[in-house]
Amino acid sequence: MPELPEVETTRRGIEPHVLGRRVARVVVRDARLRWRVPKAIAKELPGQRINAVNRRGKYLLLATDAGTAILHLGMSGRLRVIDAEEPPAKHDHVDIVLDNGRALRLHDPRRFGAVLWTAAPPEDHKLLAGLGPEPLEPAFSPAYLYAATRGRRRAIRDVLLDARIVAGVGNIYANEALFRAGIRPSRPAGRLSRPDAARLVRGIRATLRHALRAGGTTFRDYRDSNGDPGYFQLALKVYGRAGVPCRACGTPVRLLRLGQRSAFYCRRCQH
DNA sequence: ACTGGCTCCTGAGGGC
DNA sequence: TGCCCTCAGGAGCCAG
Repeated sequence: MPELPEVETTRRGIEPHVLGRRVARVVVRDARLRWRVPKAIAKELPGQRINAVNRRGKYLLLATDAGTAILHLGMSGRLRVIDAEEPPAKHDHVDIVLDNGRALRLHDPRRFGAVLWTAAPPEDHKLLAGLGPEPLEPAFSPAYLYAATRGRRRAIRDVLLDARIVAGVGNIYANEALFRAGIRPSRPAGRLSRPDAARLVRGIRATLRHALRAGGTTFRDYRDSNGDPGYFQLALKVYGRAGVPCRACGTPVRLLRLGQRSAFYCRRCQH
């Protein structure tokens, strides 16, 4: 579900509710996420004030004086701010209960998400230390992408999914950005020209910004509990549209298997 | 150093 | 109605 726009939308949604609040307690109903939820979080987080709600790639970071809670939504995770007394539903695995009777509740059917704790600076954490630049920040430049793709034979779509190259781009937006840039997903990354790299950086930025404005592709407002869908799905150009006429030229969109994951492209608009 | 493949898990949807 | 198959927005990990 969540790529950068959805995680950032989540961050913005929860921030006003949790910033400056103290954690009353942490309830772990099922610790079996991607990694076992550490006991330390239920021990260290209560009593702490949440000083900041940050995002790095697809990771959400709740910063306190004692350490940082690292949250990841995996494929199916959602975070909502709810009344702490609300009875948990199936797959509501973790609550971070606040001092005002509300709670941050993690719902994650597939349990590919994560809730971790680190007392050290989060940027030093193993999962975050190797991340590439944020795609919406200046470090993710055409020159950077051009250099990062030299000598690589992997498909450019797969390179965009590699968080060490750029953090936060997932399969939907990789495909959408490649459409914008007019580049086929299967093109070996090393075959991008400098102008290609520049168009792709612009395509990624524009796609992510557009999706952010729409509140993500599948959901957007964490104060509402009705699972309100994001509106970007209405604007998808190729993702999930196999066989449907390309919005630009009418040629049916093609579906390609790259590795284990689907790629979508227009054979007329992308080369 | 790169690359491709596997893996974790549940649920939805299609074909029969 | 049920069963079986495939697929899903992630990404760490490992062998080659």
